[in-house]
Amino acid sequence: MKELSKEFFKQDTVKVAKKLLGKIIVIGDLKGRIVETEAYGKDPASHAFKRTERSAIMFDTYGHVYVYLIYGMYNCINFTTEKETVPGAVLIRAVEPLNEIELIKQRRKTNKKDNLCSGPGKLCQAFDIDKRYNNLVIGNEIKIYDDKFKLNHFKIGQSSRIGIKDALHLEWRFYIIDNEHVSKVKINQKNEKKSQIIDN
DNA sequence: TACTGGATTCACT
DNA sequence: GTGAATCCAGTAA
Repeated sequence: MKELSKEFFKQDTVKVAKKLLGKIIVIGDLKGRIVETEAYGKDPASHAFKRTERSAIMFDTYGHVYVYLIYGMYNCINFTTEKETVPGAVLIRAVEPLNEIELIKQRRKTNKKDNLCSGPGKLCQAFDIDKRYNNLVIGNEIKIYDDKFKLNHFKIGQSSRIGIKDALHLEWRFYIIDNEHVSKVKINQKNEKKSQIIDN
């Protein structure tokens, strides 16, 4: 498997989000396939909308790991994108775990395979990701590999797990729906259940 | 210094 | 479908 370099992330955020689908993320001994991503650019729902101490990494870097705590209990992992000076990041929303399943079941306190890493907070729990990974360069503790897209059947894209409320949310989300289809979903700002699949 | 609310998840109805 | 858990970044004063 070919390892992605930091330079891979120095391009359009939406393109990175789509290209990351099917890639393999390796953290320590754990491996997973990225099956859902979301592109965050300069829109008001994004930390990239305004530069703050926390979000500066999205403005100043590409190919870095951005981890933040949400709702006081869950971490979310992003990879920064675009050239320096252009803010952007891709949120990793879901992963298909590929090994250490028993360990992950323990960490997640569930036995259901589809419930192990099917959400940004869940996958951070499963892979033990927290703020100690924030600001690290991709390629060290966290590596991403190209994989010739050999998907097992893994349905994701849970349209019920939608709740951005009334935040203005214009960016794109990408799912692997099944073995063959990769879908680009346009988020409906008011009702995410009505979000539309744009292409395959 | 104090207050507000969130790129979520889970238990419960 | 609804509400609670939980903490800290961002903001206002």
